[in-house]
Amino acid sequence: MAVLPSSPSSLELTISMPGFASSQSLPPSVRNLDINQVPSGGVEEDQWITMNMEDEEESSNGGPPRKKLRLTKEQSRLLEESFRQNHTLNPKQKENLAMQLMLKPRQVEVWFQNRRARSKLKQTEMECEFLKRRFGSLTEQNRRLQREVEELRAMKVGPPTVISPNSCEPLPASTLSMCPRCERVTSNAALINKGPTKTATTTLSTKVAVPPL
DNA sequence: AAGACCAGGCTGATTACATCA
DNA sequence: ACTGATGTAATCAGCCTGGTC
Repeated sequence: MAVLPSSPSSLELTISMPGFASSQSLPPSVRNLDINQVPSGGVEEDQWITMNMEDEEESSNGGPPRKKLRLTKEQSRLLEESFRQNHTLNPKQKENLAMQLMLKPRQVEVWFQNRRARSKLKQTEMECEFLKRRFGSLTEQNRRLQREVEELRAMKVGPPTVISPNSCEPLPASTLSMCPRCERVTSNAALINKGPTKTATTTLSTKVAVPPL
């Protein structure tokens, strides 16, 4: 028996990526993706391409090829509603739902299995897309910051752009680097002397904003 | 305009294997 | 250790739809 999720009405997916502590860095639009949403596409008219018990028996005995079952709109609606309430069914629920839908319990079970699998797939695809875009924007930001660092290093002569908070002396641009956590320029000397937790930071004149996704 | 053909997507079903009581 | 129930993952296969010729 698999362990049921603590919140059966929602699936939580955690993605581990270098530079990302958790999927918490995902925006709500992706984190709270409504995986209960009915996947697009499908059949417009209610229809059964019938496959009754007899057909099933025949097909397994080398009879005519079986037709594929299509759920009616009403059956799909009920199944979706049930899925929204619970992503898994206990045997009693399965039995009741099957009876209500005039389906076999096995068919209800299969529907839920597929629904879970395809919801998860959809969610994974969306998160993958988000992470790709996020990676792209971070790469671009990194490029800009690298350029800025190069420019600062080139400005060895001239008015100081960064003042040491300790001595009020200008810091050579060549000693500067980016603090990856707070996105601020830090003095390498300060980093070495005090460590990352007590770093004296100085905000760059141009703060690079991460474009919204 | 109508019909044949094809590719791709959707979806019900099956199979293999894992996990747990 | 074995078993049965139930889960996931991968895959198959029928059907639908939209595009092209």
